[in-house]
Amino acid sequence: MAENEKTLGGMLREARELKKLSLREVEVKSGISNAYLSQLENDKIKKPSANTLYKLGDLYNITFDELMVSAGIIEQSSEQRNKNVHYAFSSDNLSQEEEQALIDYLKFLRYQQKDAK
Amino acid sequence: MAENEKTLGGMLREARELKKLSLREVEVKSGISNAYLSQLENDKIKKPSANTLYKLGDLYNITFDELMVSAGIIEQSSEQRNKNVHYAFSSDNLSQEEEQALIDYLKFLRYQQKDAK
DNA sequence: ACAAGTTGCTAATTATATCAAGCAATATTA
DNA sequence: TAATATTGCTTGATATAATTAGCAACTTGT
Repeated sequence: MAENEKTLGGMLREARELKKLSLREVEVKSGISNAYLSQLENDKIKKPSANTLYKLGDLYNITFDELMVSAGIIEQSSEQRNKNVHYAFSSDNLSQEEEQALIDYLKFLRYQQKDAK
Repeated sequence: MAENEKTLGGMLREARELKKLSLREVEVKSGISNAYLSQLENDKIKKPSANTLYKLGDLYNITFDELMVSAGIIEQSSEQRNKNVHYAFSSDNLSQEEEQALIDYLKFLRYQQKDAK
């Protein structure tokens, strides 16, 4: 239950694309070679170092724990789940306008949901 | 700054001795070879895997962050780091569907932004 | 159409984490 | 004292993380 379908590679690729960065841009920002990044995103690496995982989590604003979970290193505990904030949204990920737009959109979503019920 | 006097090896050895365990006992409990444990405690390993670090932290009841810090992987605890980042949305806050909808909407926003440029 | 750049990727190589075997020193017990 | 475990450790072998160099498919600009 609560099977985390997302692989490590899948998460990393999704996060990178969300930021609209190429592998070579991430290489510059993280110091990790684009070749290796490609392997990571295609799930060809089984046990990345804590270093690597940390750098990418930092860059993509994914919590380290979340990466550890999808890398199969730890299992999601409810304790951690409470602490976890979702990787997709963080303050340096979003411009003011985007943040406001998303908040508005969230309100809209919930407004709809309420009606549907 | 914030020189952490303690090395990774130092911490691991101290923790093990506190529990009065031999390297071979830790080997059995953790699945990490005593040879490698010895190298770890003597600071001969530069970048242990997230796996290894996690297992030992678990066994010794050392927080993972603490080990990461003494391994030189992070400077401050990631707990601290997470506080520095203001997250607009937490996972407690969002259902899976909402999350996905917001991600899609964010992609849409950025697609527009790109054209405007 | 062509040149120049960008993209993600792979094969080959290097670096290093990790393990298996065994050694010397100390502890234990007969 | 001798025999036997138990200790931490080193060396050599293996697995795999991570890099360098380069290739083919696309874009972009001229």
